[in-house]
Amino acid sequence: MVTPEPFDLDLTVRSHGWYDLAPWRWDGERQVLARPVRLSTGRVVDAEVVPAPGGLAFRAAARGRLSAAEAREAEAALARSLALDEDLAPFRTRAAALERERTSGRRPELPDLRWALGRGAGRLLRSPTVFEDAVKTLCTTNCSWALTRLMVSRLCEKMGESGPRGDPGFPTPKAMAGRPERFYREEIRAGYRAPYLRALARQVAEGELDLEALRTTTEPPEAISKRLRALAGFGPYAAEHLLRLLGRHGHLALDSWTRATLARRRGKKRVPSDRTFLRWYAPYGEWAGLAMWLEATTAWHGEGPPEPP
DNA sequence: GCGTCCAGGTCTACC
DNA sequence: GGTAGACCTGGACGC
Repeated sequence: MVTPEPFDLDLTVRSHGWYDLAPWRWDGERQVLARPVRLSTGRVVDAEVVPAPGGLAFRAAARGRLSAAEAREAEAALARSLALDEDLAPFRTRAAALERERTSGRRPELPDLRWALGRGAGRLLRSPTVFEDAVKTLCTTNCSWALTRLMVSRLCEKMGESGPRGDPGFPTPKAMAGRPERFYREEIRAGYRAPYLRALARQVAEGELDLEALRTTTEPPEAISKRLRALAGFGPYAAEHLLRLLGRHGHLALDSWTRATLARRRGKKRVPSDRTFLRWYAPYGEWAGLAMWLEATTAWHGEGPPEPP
């Protein structure tokens, strides 16, 4: 698998929390990213990538013989998940220019992204399907990360089909649409999110909603955001977070964690207003959300000064 | 062991 | 358009 230059698997995998959610598996020591992937034929394969000379090595295992076309489909799913197709050159050009303004002292409010430019950060781990990203986004709202993990694990365990390893994959829209709201409350323990999850699955399963088309649409981000906000349970944060995973970085997708983390990083005693956050990253234009996210996650990658408690 | 708070928000009613 | 209050769960915390 050919990767863009520069590319760092660990940096992309740990770009946000998805690698920590089922059905992803990440072995940080061996640098192996793996998961079950459902193919268009309905077969579920176990696919994985590891760093290799010139890029990444891809491996897939299935019950029975895997055709070349099936292997290509699984490989494409992981390439898509690693955002290998995303062109970050415009972001890097702008970030380099702004970095010069920051270091010259003209714009001290800009984030220090030297590490990100040096290591090629900016690719965010996605799911093989936009549906999976949307469901997981709903599961991150108004709860702790521990609860998000629990809800997503239960979705996979109770409705996902397994690959040859036996680990359940992510459920299909059809599988999720077939369950009543009560199931999401009582079995998934999703609380008030239950009707949102079921409605989303039903709309996608019945063809009313084509989330996958959002990857390639030429619509402006505002139009996509408006469509996402029309979905039950998708407020400003959820819509902007999904836009981020679609490679649209003009919005900040501020949540309680990013607000608190950025305030701490910048030594603010109080969390600034959203207007202030918008001002800090406005020079990045259509890349404002990515610049913000990279600043917020600087410490995850062992960069920058140690964060105050 | 128990009660309270709140976390990677959203929706509705009301002004 | 702005805001208060309700909404599920489960982990952390204080007592």
